[in-house]
Amino acid sequence: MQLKDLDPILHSQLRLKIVSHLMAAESSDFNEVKEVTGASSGNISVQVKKLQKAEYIKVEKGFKNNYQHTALSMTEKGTKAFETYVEELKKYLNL
Amino acid sequence: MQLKDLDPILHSQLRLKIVSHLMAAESSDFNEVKEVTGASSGNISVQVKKLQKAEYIKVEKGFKNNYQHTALSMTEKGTKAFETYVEELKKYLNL
DNA sequence: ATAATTTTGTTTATTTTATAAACTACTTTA
DNA sequence: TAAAGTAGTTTATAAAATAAACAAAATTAT
Repeated sequence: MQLKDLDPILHSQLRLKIVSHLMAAESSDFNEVKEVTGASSGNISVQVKKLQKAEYIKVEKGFKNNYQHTALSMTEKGTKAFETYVEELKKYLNL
Repeated sequence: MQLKDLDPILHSQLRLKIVSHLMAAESSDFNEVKEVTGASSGNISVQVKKLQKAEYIKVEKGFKNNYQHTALSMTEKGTKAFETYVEELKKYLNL
């Protein structure tokens, strides 16, 4: 039973936390992600950019209460990738 | 809902394949791992060593048909770590 | 008014990790 | 006995994660 490779975009500690949060929350922002992950801004910035480049999440920059504000949400592609990842992972975990 | 960090020993593409295989097979060897993972000997050697150092797997070196032979199996600690990993991961995946 | 602090990030440098290439040692086969 | 195969290990390279340093605007304190 040859196990397939897991999607490397998703199989990362921090990116999985981010995506897991966005899947549950439907939509969120940079700060909320910072809170729920406990990661540094720098690390989040880098990982968000990777998720965006892969077109797994949508990044909308704007303003909120005079401060810059970055809204984050899953794309269709990201949602599907996550679901595929979950299905593949189940085989690893015997679920 | 703050997600806990996943066990970094297990949250690795190749090591997870190895452990997943050993969990299912009860016991195995270097070659079988090479076949089911499709990874290079070098990579497997390194990752097996990490799993051994963490005391997640038992590595028994001996001989079989005149050739050196490395038997691999889960330890109690490794089995528990895997089960904990699965439980934690379920929270990420909403399972 | 302006200096210090806070918010919300990005860029860059460092550390860690994964991977494969090169090597070792022994066995079998031609 | 030379070439090829088995079963790995060691080491060098490539990729990834992380944090430190930086930036730019907003707010608060003096």
